[in-house]
Amino acid sequence: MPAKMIPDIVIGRMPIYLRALTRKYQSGRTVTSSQELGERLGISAAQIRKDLSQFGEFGKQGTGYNIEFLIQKIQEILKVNRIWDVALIGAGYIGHAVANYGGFHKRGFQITKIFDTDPSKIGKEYNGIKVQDFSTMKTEIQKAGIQIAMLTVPAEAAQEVADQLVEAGVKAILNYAPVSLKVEKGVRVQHIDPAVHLQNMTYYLD
Amino acid sequence: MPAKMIPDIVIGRMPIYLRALTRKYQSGRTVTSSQELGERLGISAAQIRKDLSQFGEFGKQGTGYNIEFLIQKIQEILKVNRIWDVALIGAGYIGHAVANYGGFHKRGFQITKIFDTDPSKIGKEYNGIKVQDFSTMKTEIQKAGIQIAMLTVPAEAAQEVADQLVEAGVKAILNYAPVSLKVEKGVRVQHIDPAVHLQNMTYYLD
DNA sequence: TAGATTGTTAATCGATTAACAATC
DNA sequence: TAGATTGTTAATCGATTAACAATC
Repeated sequence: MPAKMIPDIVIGRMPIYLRALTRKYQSGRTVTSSQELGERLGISAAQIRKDLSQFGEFGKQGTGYNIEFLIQKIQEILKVNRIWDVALIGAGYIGHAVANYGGFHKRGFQITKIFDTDPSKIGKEYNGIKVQDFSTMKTEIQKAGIQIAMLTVPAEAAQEVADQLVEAGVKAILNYAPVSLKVEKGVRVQHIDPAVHLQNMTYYLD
Repeated sequence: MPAKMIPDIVIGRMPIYLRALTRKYQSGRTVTSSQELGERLGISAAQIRKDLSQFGEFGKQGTGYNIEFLIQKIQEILKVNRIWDVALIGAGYIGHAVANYGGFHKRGFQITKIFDTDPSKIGKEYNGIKVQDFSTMKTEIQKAGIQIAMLTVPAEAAQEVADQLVEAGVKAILNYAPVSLKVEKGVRVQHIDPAVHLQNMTYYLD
């Protein structure tokens, strides 16, 4: 148990800050302020300062935040100042797209294993990684000590695969299947479901 | 201005309820309760009842909610009791995967237009839809009166494309590019960024 | 120094939960 | 009827904002 419990909602904003700061850094800026960042993100300056102050004092009165330094600090906080191995389950269209996405590495992740049940896919290489037989998943993930998985299997299979992942020791699942997964405490799940996001916006349309 | 202002956070949970209810319905169930639904989703029964009561009285004391009826009501609330035309901008790996995803239609959406700048892609068909030249995007979207777009272009291009979409009359953007988009009031944006979701979970790993 | 911006406290605002009368 | 579950109110809890002393 950490000395100070930091709310999930604050943790959830940190990757957003990191992404914006990295972008600013790439554009050549060296310093920013809570106000500037807030305007960029549509978040109040007070909230950004409050969020950051949960983890330490990273700014300087009068001048603001050194971007490179703040990036480092947030990377440390989120533990992405390293590269996490990720297993990808499901080598369909979405799995293929995810496997070929080049942006993971510089944000702390690399896909090192891909699994599928389809014999026509097993043995093929996606972005240099061989698709392995799903039946070997559990032992392979255990052996490799992988803690993170991305799930791009059909909705019907998702819960069963998730159960196996948890048994294999996976502690974080990014689920692309359009179902709410149930997992034991101590395992984190995040959902990506484009239809859910779209339905969220249609309420406001006419 | 609606008579009663319903919080965004409540709207955000409605598609989740809808997804779970649809699944229950498909499995042959006809009735459910706030408690059962809550257990399934990891949400308190009280919150589900409170959320639903914002829109009307859909349940019966003693028995709970008729699933088919509640599905209909939520579809009406979210305005997905119709099919929305969606434009897809960017025909790379992700765009390709999204175009081929078969689950949109039964959830209220169909991709009717695809645009890209790459001459090697223009003219090709993705899931029966011809990829059109990006330079025609604005007029085509305007002509078709499309209000929803999915953005699967590189990060560098995303803001510029979003600006053009808004000029064309688009009111809802689902953005797959890893940047925070700035849009004028009255336009809704939702972000899908797998690295952000993953970074959110690594905080809790060790 | 004068101006700017942080980190933090207290006040406000909003969301969640607990409890229960109503009623199927 | 007896048991179950809703819709809603009031209480609690948590998150956001405003304000400002500290200080670069």
